[in-house]
Amino acid sequence: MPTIKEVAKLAGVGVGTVSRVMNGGQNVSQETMEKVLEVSRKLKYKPNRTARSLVKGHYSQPTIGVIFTTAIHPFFYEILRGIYYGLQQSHYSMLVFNMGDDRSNVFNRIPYENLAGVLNVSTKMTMEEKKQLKINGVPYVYLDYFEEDVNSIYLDNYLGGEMAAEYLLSKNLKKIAFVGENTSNQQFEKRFAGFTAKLKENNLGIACQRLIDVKENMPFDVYEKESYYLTKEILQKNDIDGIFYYCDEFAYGGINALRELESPVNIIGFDDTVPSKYLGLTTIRQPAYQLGLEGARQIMSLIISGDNKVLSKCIQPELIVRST
Amino acid sequence: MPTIKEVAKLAGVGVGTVSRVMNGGQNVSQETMEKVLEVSRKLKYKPNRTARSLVKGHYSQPTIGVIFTTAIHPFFYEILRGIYYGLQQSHYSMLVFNMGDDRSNVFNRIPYENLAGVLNVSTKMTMEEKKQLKINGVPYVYLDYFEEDVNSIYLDNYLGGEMAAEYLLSKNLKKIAFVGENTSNQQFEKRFAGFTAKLKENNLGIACQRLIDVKENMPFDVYEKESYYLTKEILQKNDIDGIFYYCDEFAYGGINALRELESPVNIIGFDDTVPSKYLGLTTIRQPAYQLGLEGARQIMSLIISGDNKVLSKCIQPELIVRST
DNA sequence: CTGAAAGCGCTTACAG
DNA sequence: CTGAAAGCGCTTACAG
Repeated sequence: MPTIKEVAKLAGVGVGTVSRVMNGGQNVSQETMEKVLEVSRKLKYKPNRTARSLVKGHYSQPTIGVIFTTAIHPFFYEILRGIYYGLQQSHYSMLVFNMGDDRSNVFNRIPYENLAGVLNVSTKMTMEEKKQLKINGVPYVYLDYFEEDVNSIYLDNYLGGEMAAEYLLSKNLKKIAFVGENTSNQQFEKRFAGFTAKLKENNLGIACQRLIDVKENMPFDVYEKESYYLTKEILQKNDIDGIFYYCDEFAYGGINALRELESPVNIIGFDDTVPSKYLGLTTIRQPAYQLGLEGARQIMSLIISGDNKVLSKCIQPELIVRST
Repeated sequence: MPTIKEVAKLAGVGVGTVSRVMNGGQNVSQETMEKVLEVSRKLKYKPNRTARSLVKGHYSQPTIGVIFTTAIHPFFYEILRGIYYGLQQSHYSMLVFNMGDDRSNVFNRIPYENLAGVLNVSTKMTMEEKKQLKINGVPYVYLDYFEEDVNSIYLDNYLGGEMAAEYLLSKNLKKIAFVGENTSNQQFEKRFAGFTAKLKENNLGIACQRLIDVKENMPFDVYEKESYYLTKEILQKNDIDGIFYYCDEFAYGGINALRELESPVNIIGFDDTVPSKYLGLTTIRQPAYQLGLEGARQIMSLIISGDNKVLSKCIQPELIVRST
């Protein structure tokens, strides 16, 4: 990166003159202006904004960094909406880190981004990452993930799993299938654990289990079709009377299969994503919007207080009974 | 804002020592450390990150600023998704400006935010705003808005309106109602103009027109109910055989009313928001995701080229015929 | 119209 | 372990 000095030297002028040119050219002769412009183009000179900010006393406004995982569930956009609204009252903007590159890259950038706080969604941070933030005095909170000693706003996934099982059980179903995804993460494990535990309480197990192969960076709706085929297969090869889908998108495919086969099987999803109400899907509602909202509030209060007090908040899922 | 100097003076040490303390406390005696920490707490001292960045040579990574209007249509999140994916390949993050405060505030911040480019969604910028960006060498593109001489990625709303009319006309309908919103903006006007023009071509006018009062900062789904009541009223008081809804959310309310009244009226929406396919709503599809994607690509190429070439792109709407 | 110089608020060898 | 000094890349009175 060329600096103002190099441009000045090459153009045969002082740095002050270059500066004037770069700032609109007031009090600079036409001739000088052109000379400087030419050199700066040749060198591809761009004024260093950090330096400019420093001298101008223009510090960037506080910004909240938001870190997502790469697998982009529609649910994330609900969270984002919540964060956006939560931040609306205040003067914070949000910087959404792009996890296209690997995560370590993102974390290395954080200290340089002038962040007032960080919202980490759906995953945990490593010790290293947390330390990095701590050193820089940047508070952080987890969204949709729980960890002891970290400010976490999270859903009670275990309870959610139990509730799904209870619903199916309340329908007096005995042969229950499960359609999940093949990634192992906290949310999945807890949800699954709650579900199986409740089944076991009633001396039942999972009659049939299928996992959908979820890849990173894929639009999420592609899995709907996969679930459709999977469900057809389950229905045709197994004697089943209920299905629990790990998330609503999977259930949508399931509904299609059910309708096509005119199957009376009862199903329940998880999340209550927007289309669910239109489809009449019974599901366990995860208030994603609220999660984002709470997260925004929490991080703002941490920033203001300068505190590190851990005030985690567990959000309760809710059974939404519709027609499935 | 206290500076390192003030802390040093009050603590009776050199600035270098304060700096060491603020950076983890290596090579500082326990005693000095505590003294400095106390003073810095008392003064609420926070190291100036801009200065730190300057000396460290750590400049914040290029970031794309995204500016939305305050009225938050679900459609915006689709655009956001597109932008996010578009930026994924690169190293750009996105800074979503929060329009909670007034717009001028946002624009005043832009120069200080170290932005590589700006994506302005659904509205135009003032001369002043454009000038501000130009002075700072920040390229910008409009998304979902067209203006001569500005890089615009936009939908052909006029054509969309025509297509909606054509569809209704193709069903041989003659008494067509329109449900819109009471805001006047480019998108609305063009869509409406295209619609009425096509109607007029067939010697028809709008038989009945209602506008929903859309307020800023309201979750958009509240209008679904409003449209439901509106539609019922239209159906009961007028002799109507077709309705064009300005956007799908309005049409959702319409579908409910239609079903309740067992009305055979044909309707068409606009946007093709996610739930529409599940509801079987016939609509004019607006590829919001693609809009965002193109926008991301365009701004990146402008940044790289350093060009100001105007390469606007008009995106075609698409008629999606479903069961309504 | 122009250049030399001071200064923005930090960090980091360097010498002690 | 500590302080004084140089320097990061700019901008802006100031004197000419």
